Amino acid sequence: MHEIVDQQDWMRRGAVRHARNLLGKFLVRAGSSGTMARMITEVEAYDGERDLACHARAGRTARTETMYAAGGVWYVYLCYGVHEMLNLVVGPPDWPSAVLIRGVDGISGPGRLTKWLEIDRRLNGLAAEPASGLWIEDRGVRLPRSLVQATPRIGVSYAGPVWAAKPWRFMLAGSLLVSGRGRSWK
DNA sequence: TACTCGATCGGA
DNA sequence: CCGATCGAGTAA
Repeated sequence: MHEIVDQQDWMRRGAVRHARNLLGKFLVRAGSSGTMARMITEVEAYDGERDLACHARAGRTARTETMYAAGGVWYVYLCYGVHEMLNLVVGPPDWPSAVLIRGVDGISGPGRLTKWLEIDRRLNGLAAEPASGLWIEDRGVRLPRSLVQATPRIGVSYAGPVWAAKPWRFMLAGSLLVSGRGRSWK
């Protein structure tokens, strides 16, 4: 119980598989007001330059450089000039892929969760380990497959019909708290 | 250097 | 539905 997920694990396997597996894990934040841990309830996978919804679709740039790192570091960027978005980089080096943390127990929405957990771009590129103040723990929750629901990702219509339709958003089925404005995803 | 447009959210 | 708010990416 309460095992910190090892960086070796983040380097193996792809973003879609990691996204599913992150459901039920705990996001742990050691911040100015103590340590808080919440179960991850909603995520999205972004996988490689071929994925037209992924920031790395245009290749290596100053911003996407973090995504090319070996799995196990945080990728945090500013969205709409307002919201900090938290991603965990996964997979081997030079394959830009990450999992966007969209929701945790009691907090729905990627912008809200970073606000309440005091997460910003200062964490960009830092390891998902206690030393950085933000890490992932496996606390033994095992979710039945039937509880995991897959849908298309939110807000990525710019990616075109094929990539926007990929069912790479994973969430706990029946969860009352769902981000994306409750809209039917398009 | 001048644009455009977001992996969102809260309020009208 | 709309505005906030700013930096990355692109074109020039």
